Amino acid sequence: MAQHKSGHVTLLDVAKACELSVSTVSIVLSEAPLSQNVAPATRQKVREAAKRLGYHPDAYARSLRRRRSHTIGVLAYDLSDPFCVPLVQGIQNGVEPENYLPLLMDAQTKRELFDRYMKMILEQRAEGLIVIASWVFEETNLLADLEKNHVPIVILGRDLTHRKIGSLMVDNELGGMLAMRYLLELGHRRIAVIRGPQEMVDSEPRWAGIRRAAEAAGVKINPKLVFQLPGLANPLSGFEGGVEIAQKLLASRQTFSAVVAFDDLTALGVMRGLRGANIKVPEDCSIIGFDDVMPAALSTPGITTIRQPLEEMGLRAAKWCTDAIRAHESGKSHPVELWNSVPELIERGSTVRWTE
Amino acid sequence: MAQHKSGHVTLLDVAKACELSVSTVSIVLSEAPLSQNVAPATRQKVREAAKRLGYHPDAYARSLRRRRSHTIGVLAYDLSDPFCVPLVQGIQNGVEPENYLPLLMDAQTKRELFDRYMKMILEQRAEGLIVIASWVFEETNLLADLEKNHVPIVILGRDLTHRKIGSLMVDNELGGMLAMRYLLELGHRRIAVIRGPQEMVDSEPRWAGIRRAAEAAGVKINPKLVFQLPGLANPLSGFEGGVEIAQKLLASRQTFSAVVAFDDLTALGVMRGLRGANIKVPEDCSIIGFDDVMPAALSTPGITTIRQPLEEMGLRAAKWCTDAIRAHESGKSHPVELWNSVPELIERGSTVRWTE
DNA sequence: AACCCTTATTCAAACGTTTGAACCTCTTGA
DNA sequence: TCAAGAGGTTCAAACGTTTGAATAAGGGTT
Repeated sequence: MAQHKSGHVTLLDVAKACELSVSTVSIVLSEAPLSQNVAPATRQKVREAAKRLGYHPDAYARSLRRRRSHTIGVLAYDLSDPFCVPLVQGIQNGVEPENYLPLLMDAQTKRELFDRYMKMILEQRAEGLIVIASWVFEETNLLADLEKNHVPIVILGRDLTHRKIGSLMVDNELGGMLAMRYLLELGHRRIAVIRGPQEMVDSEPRWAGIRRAAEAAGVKINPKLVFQLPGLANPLSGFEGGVEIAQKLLASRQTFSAVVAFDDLTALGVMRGLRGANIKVPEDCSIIGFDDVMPAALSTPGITTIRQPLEEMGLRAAKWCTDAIRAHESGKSHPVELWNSVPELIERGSTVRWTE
Repeated sequence: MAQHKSGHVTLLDVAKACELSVSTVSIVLSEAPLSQNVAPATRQKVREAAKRLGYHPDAYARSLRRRRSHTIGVLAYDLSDPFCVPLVQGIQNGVEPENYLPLLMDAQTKRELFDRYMKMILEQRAEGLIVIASWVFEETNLLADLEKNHVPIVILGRDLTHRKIGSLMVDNELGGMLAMRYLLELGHRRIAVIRGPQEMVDSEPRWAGIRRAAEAAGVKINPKLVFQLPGLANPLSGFEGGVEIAQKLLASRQTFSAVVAFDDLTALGVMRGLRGANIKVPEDCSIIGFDDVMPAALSTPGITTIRQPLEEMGLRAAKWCTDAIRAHESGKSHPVELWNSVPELIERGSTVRWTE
C-alpha cells in the first residue's frame, strides 16, 4: 500500500485513492468545522479509503502546523520506587480526559538520564511538565530553558513555589502526628523513632509532628531511641537502612515496644532486622510506616501506615498543569501555589494494643 | 526572548541574533558534515547565541524533515505490577545508547487505554514497538495497521512468533522444575501446588516442569494439594488468590509442608493466609514463588523464588528492536525469533530443610 | 587570463499537515 | 438577466527543520 519513502500512509495517498484534494481529505478526517460543507457521500468515501489504507495522521506534521504538541512531560526520579507508580497513574488519569499524551520518563535516579530526558521534553515541545520529587531537579540548568520556553511546571513531593513552580506535598507534619498519636493511643510508651535522611525535605516536618503528638500526650521521647537514616542512594536503601537501624536498636539494649519508621520500606527493613533477634511483629513490637506503598500491604503482617493519597495527588498535579496550559493559552496567568494533601492512617497487622 | 507565536525559540531567532542564514545555523547546531567548512569563529558565535537564547531544536520539525522519529513505543499492560518496572528499565537502558526515545505508555490493564496508546504510538511514528505481555494485544485490530506501516514489534512474556512478532519469554518449564526440585532436595514430600490461571500461557509449562521434577524424584503429587488461581483481573488478584487458596488448603485438612506458588504475589498471599491459622513460614511450611519481584525481597521472611532476569530481558528486547529497525532501513529483513531466557533459583528465608 | 579548487555561506525545496481565502456551479429571488 | 447566496471543493501558504545544489570570493596553477 504505502509506497512512500517514509513507509507511511499520508493524506496524499488517501487523496489519490478517492480522487480528491489533500485539503478535502484533511478537512474530513480531522473533523474541521468546514467538514459540514463536505457532501456526506464524500465524507463516507474518504473515511473508508483512510481505514482501508490504514492511514493515521502524522503527529509530527500535525503538531508542527498546529503549533501544539498536546503533550505533557512526566519525569519520575525512579519508577522502581513503588512510590512513583501510583503518582504516575494518577497523572495519566488526569491528563487523559483532557486529551494530552503523557510523555513518561524514568530517570532511574541517574543524573545524566534526568538531564537527557529533560532536554527531550523540551525538544518534544511538551506543553507542561510534571516532575516527581527529584532532588536533582533544583540543580539542573535546563530549568531556566524551560522557563524561557514558557512551560508550566508542577512538582510532586517538594515545595518549589519560591521558584514559581506549582508544588504538591502531603502534610508531613500531620502524618507524623497521626502515626505517633496512634501508637500512643494503643498504649505504647517506649517508642523508637527513625527519622528520614537529612537531605529529604519530608524528614523534618514528620519528626516535628511526632514530637507534637508526644508532647500532647505528655510523653517524653527517649533520645536514645531516636535514629536517623543515612542518605538514600537508591529505592532500596530505605529497606537496608531499616535493617541496620533495627540492629543498632537491639544493640543499644534499650527497651521499646514500638517503632515509627520514616517510610514503609524502612518499616519493612526494621521488621526484617528484628526477626534476626527473634522479636516478633506485632506481638513483641509494633511498627508503623509512612506512604502506603504496595509492598507494605503485601507483607505479613501488613504494615500499618500513614497513607499518602498518591493517585489523587497525581490527578491534581495533572489538573493544575492542564489548567495552567489553558490559562497561558488565553494570555492569563495561573497562580503558583503549594497544596498539602491530607494523609490518612491505615490500620494493618503490624501494630497492636500494648499494656506494660 | 522568544517573541514567537508558538512561544518557542527557533532557528530563525538564532540566525537573526548572529546575522547569518537559517541554513548555516542549522548546519552548525546539528553538526552536519558541512559544518567542517564553517569558519570556527562562526561556529562559536552560533553556539553561543543558541545557548544564550535557550534554543532547542523542535523535534517535530526535525523528525518531519528527516523522516525519522527516533522513537520506540513501549507499551506496558500495567506499571503497578512490580513485574513491569524492571522490564521497562531494561528496555530503557537498551534503547538509550542507540539514541532512541522510549515512548513509555501504561495501559493500566484497561482495554480502551491500550487501544488509545497504540493509536498514539502509530501517530507518533514510533519506529518500533515493544509490548509487555498483554493478553489484549493479540486481539487489537491496530496490529494490522502497525504491520501496514512496517513497524517492527517485540513482545515480552508471550510467544507470538506465528504472527511475525519477535518474542521473549522465560523458560517456564525449567523454572517450574527448579522450584519443585529445590523443595524436594530440602526433604519436602507433601507439597501443595498453586497453578496459574488457565488463560495465562505461563501456567501450563510451569506445571509441566513441576511434574517433571516430581517424577524425576519418584515423588507423587497429591491431587488434593493442587489448586488453581482464578483469572487475574488486576495486579493484586494474585495476592488475593493466594490468601483464598491458603484458606482452602487449610480447610481441606490435608497435611503439607511446602507450597509452590504460581508467582511471588501468590506466595505472599499464601503467607498471609497461613498466618491466620497460626502456621509459621518457614518453620511449619515452606513457600516458594516465581518472578522475583520487589515485594518478594522485602517481606519477612524473604520469599525464596525463581528469578526471571527481567532487566536483561528488557535489554534484549530493546536490542532486537533497534536491530530490526536498522535492518529494515537498509532493506534487509530481520529474523523473527523466540528467545527463552534462563531462570535462576534465589534462596531466601521462606524455605527450610524438612525432616518428617 | 582562463581554469579549477577550496572555503564559507546561502537558496530553495521538501517533509505532511492545516486553514483562510478563493474558486466554481447551482439555485433562488428580484 | 443579473446579483446574491449556498454548497462543495481546491489553492497556496505556513509551521521549523534539513540538505543538495548554487553562489561567491579568494588563491593557485597553467
